[in-house]
Amino acid sequence: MLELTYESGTIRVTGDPPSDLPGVEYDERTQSARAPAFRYAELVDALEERGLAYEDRVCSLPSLSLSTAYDLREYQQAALDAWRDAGDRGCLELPTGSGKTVIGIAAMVALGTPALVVVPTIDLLEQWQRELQREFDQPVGRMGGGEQRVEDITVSTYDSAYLRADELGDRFGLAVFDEVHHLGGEGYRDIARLLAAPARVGLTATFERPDGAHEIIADLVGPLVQRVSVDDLAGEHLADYDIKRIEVALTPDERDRYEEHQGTFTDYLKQSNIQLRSGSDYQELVKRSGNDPAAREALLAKQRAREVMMNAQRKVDRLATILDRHRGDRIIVFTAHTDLVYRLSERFLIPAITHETGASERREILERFRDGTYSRVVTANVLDEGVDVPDANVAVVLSGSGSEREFTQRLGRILRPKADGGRALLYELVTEETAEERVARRRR
DNA sequence: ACTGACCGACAACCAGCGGACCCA
DNA sequence: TGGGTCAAGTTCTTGTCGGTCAG
Repeated sequence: MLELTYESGTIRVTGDPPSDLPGVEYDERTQSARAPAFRYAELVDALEERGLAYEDRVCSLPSLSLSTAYDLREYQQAALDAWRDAGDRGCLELPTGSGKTVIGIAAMVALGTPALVVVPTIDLLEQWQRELQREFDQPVGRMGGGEQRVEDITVSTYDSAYLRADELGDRFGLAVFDEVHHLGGEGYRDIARLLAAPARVGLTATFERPDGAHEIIADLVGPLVQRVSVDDLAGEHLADYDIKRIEVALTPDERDRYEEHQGTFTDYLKQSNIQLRSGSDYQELVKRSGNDPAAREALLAKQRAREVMMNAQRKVDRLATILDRHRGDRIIVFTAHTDLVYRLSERFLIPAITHETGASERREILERFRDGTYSRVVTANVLDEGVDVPDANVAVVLSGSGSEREFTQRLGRILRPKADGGRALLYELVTEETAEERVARRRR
């Protein structure tokens, strides 16, 4: 008789198992057969299929009777159904503001098993905790932000989950990964490896990763089983929107500096005969810069060129006219550099939020933005994800990366349906005849 | 309880023509 | 003359996060 037990992130199989069970390897050091915990469900399936007798001591979980007052919207129900059809495993891609939390809650209700929700930020930790507390008539545990309390329903940050997954891996039947794209990170992916939870769901607005790590996520959590785009929901559940690209020129002085730095960079590429086609080529260059001073110089020059184009003076001028035109609107301004945030903040007297902004000040600014005292906020990358930002209807992207993810998240900031049914508007300021045009193209 | 300093993790980071050399 | 290899001791910088610890 085989016996399965959970042991710090692995499933241990005792009783002389066949050597070809999925994921199972013989570990010389401990003289035992083990599989990584995330293959637990697969392992059980294989044993069943072959009719092998086994005793399952991996997790003995209580069954919870949960219910929710939420009524799922049509697309939310469809997403849940798709996930259930896929064997309670898989990822769902839905736009920011489409109610991903509600789907997570519905999944918990459907399975009625202890569940761990993993989130990237403290802000999200608190949001989930509040929701779950309100919805379910039982204690909600929390790991993160200075508290480590585990209950049958627990919300955790990725960091805390990473630290404790090996010890808690047998306590949950369902794992909910919010903003699941984070799970592709080198360290975070271990969380999903160490958990035995047979049921898993990943929620995100942007499943695919430029580094290809979504394939690892698909392996650990399950493949993408449902995709709902912004345009599917715009006009009904989300606001209609327009995107305006505005090209500005560099000043002659900026142009000189840009060409000089960009030249240094391209000269180096030419000289050393490097092909830059993909991210990995770029990584190659970064690697090289570790011991090749010329490569390092080239990278620094590229950085400076980027700074010049991202912080171009005429973008600031242009922002002035946009702010003028939208006097009555609620506006969020995004930049890539902290310096520029403070410059804009001083010039236009707009409250600024960067990573340097303390917790209390940040709370105060967002609170005043919410109640209407402030109608504008300027920020670097802080508000991209994982923060509950009050609604706005106009976003101005002064400078952004080529990242599709960043773009989607920023757009999501203005898409909550408007009370007056008005359209949301996103301005994208791009410097002409620079690499930024390419970058802007890449993100859509 | 809150704050600031520290640490580590994560993500984005993407040219526009076209060498030099050795060896089989 | 054509084809393979340059090249090594393992990684730029900036922005942001969470966890930890001291005060």
